[in-house]
Amino acid sequence: MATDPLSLTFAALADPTRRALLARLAEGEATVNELAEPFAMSLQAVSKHLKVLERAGLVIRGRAAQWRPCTLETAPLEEVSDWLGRYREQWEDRFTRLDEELLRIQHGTEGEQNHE
Amino acid sequence: MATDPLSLTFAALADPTRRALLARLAEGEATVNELAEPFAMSLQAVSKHLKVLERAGLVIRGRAAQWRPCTLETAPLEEVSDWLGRYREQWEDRFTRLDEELLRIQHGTEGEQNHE
DNA sequence: CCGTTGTTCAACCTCTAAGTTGATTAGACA
DNA sequence: TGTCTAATCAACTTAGAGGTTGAACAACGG
Repeated sequence: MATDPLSLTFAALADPTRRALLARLAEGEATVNELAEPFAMSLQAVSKHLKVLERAGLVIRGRAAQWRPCTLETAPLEEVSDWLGRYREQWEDRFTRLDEELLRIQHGTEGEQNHE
Repeated sequence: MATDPLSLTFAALADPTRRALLARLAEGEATVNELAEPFAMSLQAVSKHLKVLERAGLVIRGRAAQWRPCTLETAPLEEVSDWLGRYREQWEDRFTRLDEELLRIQHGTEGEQNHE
């Protein structure tokens, strides 16, 4: 697997279990046991998922007695958002063209050339 | 690997080669040979990458004689953007808290306790 | 000190991703 | 027809993901 930050982030997000873990953490800090509770898989499997998220920088694990409270870190998500930004123009253009097309059809002028 | 749409998209994006292919396609349609040209790997490998992108719905392949022109499809990127949206508030909050922290420091009150 | 709880480590299995090379299909064109 | 080009298919290798179970470690509570 690629080890650059963006690839690590995308790879971490490419799993429904891990996205569910992030969704849970968005509501606040949680321990591994708390995070594992809703899932059918073993605690160790969830621990591995958390390690993947940690490597991507999406989760930070603290220490409090025998617990390892996990917290969400959104910085990598901002990187994803920035990356997406380069393509946003592209899909907005698509909608613009679609809207214009719909307007032409509504006005019964779909054979005409659009001006402005 | 998970096969839900969002997982397929994230997995497709978790590779620098594939992201480079998308970047090239953002500039316009291209054939497999054109797309493969900048890379050190074999044509077949690039063809496989394109198949991954196609499965995620990020690329559409047409047919023109013996060429298979590839075009970019941004719809899955919008899905990613929507998914990210749920966390945007979170990281904006983080900046807000950071700003408040900086203000406290500026005002020389950084020794005070925060009550959560 | 001992047992319990929370968590990780280690070894293992299975499946698939990502690359290779070589053969094959499909269309253009002499 | 035969041959060139574009692209895929097929078989294979290597490495890693994602799951399991069982052992180990760390910290608390009796």
